[in-house]
Amino acid sequence: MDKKDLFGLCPYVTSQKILSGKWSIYLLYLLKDGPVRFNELKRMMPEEITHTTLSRQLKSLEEEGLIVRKEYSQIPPKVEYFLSEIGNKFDKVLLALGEWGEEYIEFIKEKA
Amino acid sequence: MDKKDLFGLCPYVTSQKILSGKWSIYLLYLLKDGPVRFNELKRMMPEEITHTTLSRQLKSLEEEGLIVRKEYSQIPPKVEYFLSEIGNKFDKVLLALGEWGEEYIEFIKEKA
DNA sequence: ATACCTAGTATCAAGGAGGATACCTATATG
DNA sequence: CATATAGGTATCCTCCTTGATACTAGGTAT
Repeated sequence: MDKKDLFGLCPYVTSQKILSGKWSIYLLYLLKDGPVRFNELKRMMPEEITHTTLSRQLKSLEEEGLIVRKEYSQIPPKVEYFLSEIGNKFDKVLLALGEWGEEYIEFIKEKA
Repeated sequence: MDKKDLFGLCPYVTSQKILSGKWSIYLLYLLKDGPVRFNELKRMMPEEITHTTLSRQLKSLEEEGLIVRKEYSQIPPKVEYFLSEIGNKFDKVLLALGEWGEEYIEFIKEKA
């Protein structure tokens, strides 16, 4: 293994990089049940996210191949985002992550 | 759900924050088989990581409760890191992440 | 005429994470 | 005396991400 850069070689390092965006996991979770429109997505997220940031996050997930952007030629515009094939396969990670996250939340509650 | 900050409420947002460190996933992977010493860990990682950064990453994972730091009173020092109980439960995520990562690596190879 | 709608982009400022370097501990060895 | 050892911390600098704001398009509703 090349120790310089393990991206594209080590599955963990590769995954890490994909998930590095502040909202990537949450976005993949929100998209798992089918196409969602841009503003719809924005309304499902915490208020702190701006549409600039959401736009950028979606763009990079698209460039990485996890999601697909479908634009309808309408006025006002309509754009839908949904998971690609490889994005869909992420569901098992989401499931494990969801379960672990619940346990972790319990853990920090007990500790407090 | 409080839309201001979902940390500690939504398992996905919570997990995202825990995994935000550049090396967190890889570190959890390296630690999954038992205690590892600091320099041992460093040698297993890509050369770009400095001991300063490794130290910080380990410290935050420790503060978040995922790993345990055990210090032996010796000269020269000996410090071992290993997964805590909740850190151990992360193994299912690692498994799913590892499999997905492999598939993703295949995916980008085909695309190129 | 004006305002609103969606889904953006362009630009700038702020913050934080990471990396580089220097320094620390106390002992053993050459 | 100098150096290596193991595992750190303190400080500074830089880059990247995020957030804030302003702007765009063309059609519809007031």
